[in-house]
Amino acid sequence: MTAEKIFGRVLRKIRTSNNLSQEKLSQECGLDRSYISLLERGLRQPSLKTILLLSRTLKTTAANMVHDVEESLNENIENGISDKKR
Amino acid sequence: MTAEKIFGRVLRKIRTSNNLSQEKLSQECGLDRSYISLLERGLRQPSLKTILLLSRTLKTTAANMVHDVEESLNENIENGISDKKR
DNA sequence: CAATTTTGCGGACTATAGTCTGTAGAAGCT
DNA sequence: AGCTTCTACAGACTATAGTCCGCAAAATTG
Repeated sequence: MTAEKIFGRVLRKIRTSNNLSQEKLSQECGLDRSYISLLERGLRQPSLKTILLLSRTLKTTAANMVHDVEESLNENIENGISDKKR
Repeated sequence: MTAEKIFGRVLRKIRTSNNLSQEKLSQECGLDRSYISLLERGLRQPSLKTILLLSRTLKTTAANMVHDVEESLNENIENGISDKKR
């Protein structure tokens, strides 16, 4: 698993748990909706600024989101989870 | 203070505390030395992948580095620290 | 002090982040 | 069945991340 794919999952999970559509989120954080879509599908690598923007409107912290990414990243390394699993 | 300037300070602090030159760090993490320089001077915005790369060779976590950035960012907002101060 | 290491910074370049616009299809709702 | 909301995705675009060379000025160190 790549970092961007995991970030996409983390982002989507947090967004939906905040009951926001991609469009709502994009309006509130000032990013483009199509770009949010790319992020969630793991097709883009967010910059620090972008992570900060997203975390603020999603009522969490950038450190938290990055922590989730690193956690998943380490899990997958430790017990060799394939790309398909989960 | 911008996020990239704070990130630059955080990066430099961690790098020097690891007794690494910019060149050594660049060799170990695979990024260009001139780019490390740009990052430390706050002239570039690192991507998630870059933060992960740096944190690994600096024996810390990306979440930790991002946490430090957010902490400084919040301090500066709370009591209006000027750009010159420390 | 001289020698060495380290860093700032320049230009020119390639890769990718992020925008803007539109369309089609999925999923939900009545 | 319709209507609405949401999302995937495409193309074309601009901005910036990141590379690669070099050189000069700091800063270390002997």
